[in-house]
Amino acid sequence: MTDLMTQLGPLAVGSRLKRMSDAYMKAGTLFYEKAGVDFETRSFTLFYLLTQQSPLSVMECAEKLGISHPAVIALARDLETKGLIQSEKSDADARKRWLSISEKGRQAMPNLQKLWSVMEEASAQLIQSRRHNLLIALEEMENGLAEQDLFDRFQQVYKKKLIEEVEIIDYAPQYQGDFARLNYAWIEKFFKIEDPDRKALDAPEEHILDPGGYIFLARADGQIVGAAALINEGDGHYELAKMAVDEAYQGRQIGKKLCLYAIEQARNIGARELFLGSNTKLVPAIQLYKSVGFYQVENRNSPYARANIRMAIDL
Amino acid sequence: MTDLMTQLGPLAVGSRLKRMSDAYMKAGTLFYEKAGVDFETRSFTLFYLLTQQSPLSVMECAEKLGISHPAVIALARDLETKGLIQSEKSDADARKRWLSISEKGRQAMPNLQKLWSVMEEASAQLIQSRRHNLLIALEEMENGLAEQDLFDRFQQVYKKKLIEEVEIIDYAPQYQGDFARLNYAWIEKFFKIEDPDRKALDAPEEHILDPGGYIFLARADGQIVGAAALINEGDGHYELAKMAVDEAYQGRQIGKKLCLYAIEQARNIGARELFLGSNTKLVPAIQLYKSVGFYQVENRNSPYARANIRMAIDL
DNA sequence: AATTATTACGTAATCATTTACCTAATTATT
DNA sequence: AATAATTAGGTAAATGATTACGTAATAATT
Repeated sequence: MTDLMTQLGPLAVGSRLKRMSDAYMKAGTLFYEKAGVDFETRSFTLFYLLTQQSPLSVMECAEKLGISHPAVIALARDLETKGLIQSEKSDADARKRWLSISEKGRQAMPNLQKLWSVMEEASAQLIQSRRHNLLIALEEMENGLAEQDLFDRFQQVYKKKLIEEVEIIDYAPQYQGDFARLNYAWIEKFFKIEDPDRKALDAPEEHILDPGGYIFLARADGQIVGAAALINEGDGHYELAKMAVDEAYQGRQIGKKLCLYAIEQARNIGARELFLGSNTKLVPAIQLYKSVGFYQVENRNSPYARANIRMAIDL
Repeated sequence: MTDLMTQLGPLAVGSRLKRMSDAYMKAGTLFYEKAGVDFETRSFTLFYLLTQQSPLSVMECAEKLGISHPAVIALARDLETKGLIQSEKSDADARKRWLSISEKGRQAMPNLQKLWSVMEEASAQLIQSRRHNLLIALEEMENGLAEQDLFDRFQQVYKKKLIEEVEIIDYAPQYQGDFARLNYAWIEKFFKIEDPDRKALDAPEEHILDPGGYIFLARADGQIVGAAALINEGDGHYELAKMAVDEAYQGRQIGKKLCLYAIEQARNIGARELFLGSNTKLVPAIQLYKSVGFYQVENRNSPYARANIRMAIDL
């Protein structure tokens, strides 16, 4: 049992915390019982709060204790039947009920205080005799979680993992279908398929690779989810084209990865110029190109009707 | 809220642990949900256990996870309706049911594992970036509690506190009733009141103090719960007598405290000899006298019929 | 072989909370 | 002044676990 929990480490912290908490609650209850005091551990925080500050409304107690207001109502009911606290309707606000320590509660305090000081001492002894102090660790964790809650942290790491997981691979014939699918998708979404598109996508080997170009693909979860091509325009001029990312995988910086990979490849093959043609409608794409170092240059005539902006990058 | 909890320190550890545990559980559930996985945080440990070891019986799971077997049944039911695990009656033992990972569960594992590794990493990051490591603190606490559970620790400290709390005070006239009451009680319980008893108890000033003796009382919880007297036998000889402890307060080392106090007093006043008369029937009393340094000497004639043993101590 | 004790596990009852919802009172807005 | 929004706090239902108990199977003992 402990083996498993220890082995699970940070994954099972929740369960271990709960078990430790249960142990505390149970020991407290047992101790009150043994000492002949009719008092429940779970009522402790509310009762203690009211000894420090009376009166308080139900909602105020709930907020200060970090529990729901029905929980306060239940605890208050319990403490009230035991006579340790009392409650009365507020004069100023008929919705409100003021909870406060009763006379009997005040009389019970010295006795309870004695028990509390015992539990406090025993607990402190246990905690402080360790190298890592649970109390301080708890407080540090609470602070950490106040900065960013656990769910956010999960998501952040998740996103990072997803991004890291994407792999850029070189073209191979079996990927022609993916290459075509991904590009047809975005072109059809925003524009119209043009003749040069069809040629490049349906027969990439003939129209891109054989003339000295390159195609790269992004793989995630075992699927091809992104693509880009370097098209040889001769004389050391290359065009970055056919950039596409599966819609379901957008936001994972796949486009950026493809871009950077293509730029590096262009450098490796000693390209003199790398440019691209795009459309100002594609704001996020333009943004991406800028982020990796492309800048706008004068637009020249392009084989694509949709191209209204030309960008280049220094190699 | 945090203020109060922090202020309460070791007293509110239970509640704080619970809150932290809830935060973990909630974040986990949310994360699974967001990732589109139909899996509950609370089922995690059981599912994980079964991925490590299959098949296991219900009881084995309960024991390994440190939860009740009905809890395992509920979790297993949940996991089974989701198809992640399966169960079958044991052939060898018709009472037993074997739980094991199903094919679907095995297929779901890579996906789950991915999520787990994210949670693990995020959690580990949070924990390890603190000076006091919650995980290690938890483990140290678990070890500490395995040695001695919390309730025992409470009781131990409580007992120590109770013992410390007892106060030895000098006689004053208003305590005559207590002095008499405590002594009449034990004498009547084990023997018969004799004449010298009545004299000493009913008129201690005349029969003990005025002749140069002393009376000490033990006070706890604002009540007189024990008594002892030094009786001046003349010539530097003193008798330790009229030792009595309220039955309800026995076990708090009150007798020992009274004895030690009386011995010290005897030394202070330069007594030459300190002795006492008792009865071998009073085993715990004899034990006590021995523990503080009394040893048996030859029994001499005593004014008390019940005295069948005489003890003395070196001053 | 018969009886007793133990084990495995299922169900029911219980407990402590939380969420969801409701009502009534108060405050803000038009 | 009328209407809408917010707040206080109550109840009911749901959740998730535990304890208590029942039943049947198995093991141990006489």
